[in-house]
Amino acid sequence: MPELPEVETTRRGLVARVLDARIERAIVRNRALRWPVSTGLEAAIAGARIDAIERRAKYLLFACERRGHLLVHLGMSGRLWLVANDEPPAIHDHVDIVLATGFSIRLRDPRRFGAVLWLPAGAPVHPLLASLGPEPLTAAFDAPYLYRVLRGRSAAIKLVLMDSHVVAGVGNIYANEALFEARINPRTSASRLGPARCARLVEAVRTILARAIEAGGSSLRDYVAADGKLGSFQDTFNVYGRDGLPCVRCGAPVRAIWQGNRSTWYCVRCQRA
DNA sequence: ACGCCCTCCTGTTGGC
DNA sequence: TGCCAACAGGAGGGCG
Repeated sequence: MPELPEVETTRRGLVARVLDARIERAIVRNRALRWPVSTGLEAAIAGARIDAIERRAKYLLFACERRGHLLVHLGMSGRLWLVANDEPPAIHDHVDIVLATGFSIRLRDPRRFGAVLWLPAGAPVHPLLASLGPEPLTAAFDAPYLYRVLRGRSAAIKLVLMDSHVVAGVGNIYANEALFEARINPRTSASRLGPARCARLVEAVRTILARAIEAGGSSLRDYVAADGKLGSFQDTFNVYGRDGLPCVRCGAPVRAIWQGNRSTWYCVRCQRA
């Protein structure tokens, strides 16, 4: 699924094309996503102007005038892009936001782990958003913060880094790549990272995410940007998916292990501890 | 509160 | 070629 860089790339592509556009109507072909798409969604957004498109963690938030926000999460297999209004839907094209510009924002999500929720203005902050950790590319995510949080966590650093309550938006690809960048073993207990390694990890997460956004994200299977273009960060993976290949830094083999039902890759020499 | 495991769903890939 | 198991970018929920 799209992680932070893919969602951010999607956001930027949409901002360039649909900001200030008027929503004519919504078409929901399948309401059975991660949570049911509310039956009131169509009426809630019909006729509204898209005033802003924001991102929090891996959530996209479309500001619909004073009415509220349309929240979209892409799950594991979601993509959100623009099609002409008369483009016929394919299987798994569950939602269209039909715009007055002649284009529609289309959501395709074969696995249906994604979400489309309506957040009315004035409602309390949605629980999904309320408990998120800081954005990794803001000043709130710094070494003292990370050190403070990790002290109380005995689980493996890779798993903690992927916990959105610790830091928002870091998924499997970028957790692997950031730990390589910071030369930290993914199995190391988070509580064993001192201030210096926390500082390195903060910088690594920022660097990797910024580079990935520059590259338009990573396209492995499903992901495309709002304009249909593929990302290219997958071409510069240092460890992700590189089981048995030589480390680009030292030549030692990259090893694959399992952590929490997810794949992890790391260099057996560069990331010894 | 935390750690660990399971779950939702479909498509693709690789081994036999 | 076909069948089947394993695996895939997420993350909430239940349990101990």
